[in-house]
Amino acid sequence: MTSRTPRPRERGIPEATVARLPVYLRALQALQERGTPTVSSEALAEAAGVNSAKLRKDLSHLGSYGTRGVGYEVEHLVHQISRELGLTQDWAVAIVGIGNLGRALANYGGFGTRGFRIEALLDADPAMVGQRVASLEVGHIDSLEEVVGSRGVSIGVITTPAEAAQAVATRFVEAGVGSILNFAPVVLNVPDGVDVRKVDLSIELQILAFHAQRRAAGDGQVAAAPGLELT
Amino acid sequence: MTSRTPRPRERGIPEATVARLPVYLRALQALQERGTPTVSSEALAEAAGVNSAKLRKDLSHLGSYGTRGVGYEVEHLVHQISRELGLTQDWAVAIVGIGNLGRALANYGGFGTRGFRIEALLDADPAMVGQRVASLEVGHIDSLEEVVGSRGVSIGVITTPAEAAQAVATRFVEAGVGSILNFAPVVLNVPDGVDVRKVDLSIELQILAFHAQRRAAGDGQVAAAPGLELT
DNA sequence: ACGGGCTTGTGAAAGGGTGCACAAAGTGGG
DNA sequence: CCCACTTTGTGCACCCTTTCACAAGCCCGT
Repeated sequence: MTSRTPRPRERGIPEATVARLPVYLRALQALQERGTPTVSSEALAEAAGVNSAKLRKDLSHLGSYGTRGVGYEVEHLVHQISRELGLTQDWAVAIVGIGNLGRALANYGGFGTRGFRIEALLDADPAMVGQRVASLEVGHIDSLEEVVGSRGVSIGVITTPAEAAQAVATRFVEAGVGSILNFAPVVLNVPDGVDVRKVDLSIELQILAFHAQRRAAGDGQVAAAPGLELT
Repeated sequence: MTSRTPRPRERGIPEATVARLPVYLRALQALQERGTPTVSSEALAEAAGVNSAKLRKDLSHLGSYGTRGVGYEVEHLVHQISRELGLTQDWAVAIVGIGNLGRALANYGGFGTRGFRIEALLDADPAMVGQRVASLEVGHIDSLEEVVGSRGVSIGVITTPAEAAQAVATRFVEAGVGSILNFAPVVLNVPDGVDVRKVDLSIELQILAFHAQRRAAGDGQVAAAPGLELT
């Protein structure tokens, strides 16, 4: 590394840090509601379930918002993290696929306090179209492009069956949506620059199963764990 | 570091690899249904959305199941990964918190093909108890310990409101559940040895918002992206 | 039987993330 | 005003993960 690097990168926040900021934010908001004025890295780290050094390093990427000997001012930090995460503006969200999960998401009120506005619910099933879910009328998927354009949707949520997901993603992208949250169990193919995050229930369960098996195998005394058989 | 470490660990599969195995498994199962007999690392990597070298290294942790010059036998690999993930046995799952999300999960039939059996649905609301959801009768949360014990539940899913989650987690652990999948937006406190995975919708959205903001800021020409305002 | 052509398995290098430990910097009491 | 105490911000060493690049190994046509 050259010894001269005045600024590492314009606002280069590591991915791992970004992934933790929402956790810190939530903990801070809880403190805020309780009226706590300041918090130490130690206390906040505890609440967020991380190491305090890691927390300090994470926050240092946003700037020096702490006071040595005192800690961090809760209110100020909430504001800074919110700004950094882009929560000072509202993001319009469209959900495609109004099955059980889509409905659950639509009804999940406080999308992390605020910052997100569900603007549209779309489905391919004509029987679904026209129904009211979470005080929104379900539209037909054919109107996707129109809805994205007219309501300024910038985040798309996909809760369709696996088979439909790729097509929906492609349409989202073509319509100008740059951020996609995918609940369908498929790997989406999108052009560079489009941000896709995946939430996959069965993958999580399978990872749990792996560790559970590992535990059961290593354990002589199978505590309260059940029905384990050799293969 | 001492220079002597004969065996890294008995069957030490890296976490990052474990997290990808379910993705490979799904891709392989799709190939299997299409009747494909063998697949190259290149093709499988493409389907799984990863680099082929990474895929080969991942698979090499399970053993040498490929044939040079040919690829991997699909059927065989499906079996090996399933066994490694512990999917050759059935895991009993209990879901606590039968709101919108809990219902959605209960109705989400094929939990990654199979390997998981939803054995119980529990809720604290007396109005909920007794209802049938996904052909199971909702039980009262007071019966948690009894249900876990008698039905051999080893994986607990928490879809309660945030306030209730910690208490449920503690009861799960005390009842002998070693694996918890938490959908409630709180950091769970559990003893060592208990495995908790978190799925948090609003965190995912916030991460997307961060990148979306970043994109919008860096972009001179805001392609089809909408309503962006300076702060 | 042998050589050309693929594809795996893996050393080695590079990159990113984590956590320790401590200097720097602030507070408050005497 | 100074000193003891607290807490932040960060240099550094370690570890995990990713990626490249290539030798080793296997198949098939001749």
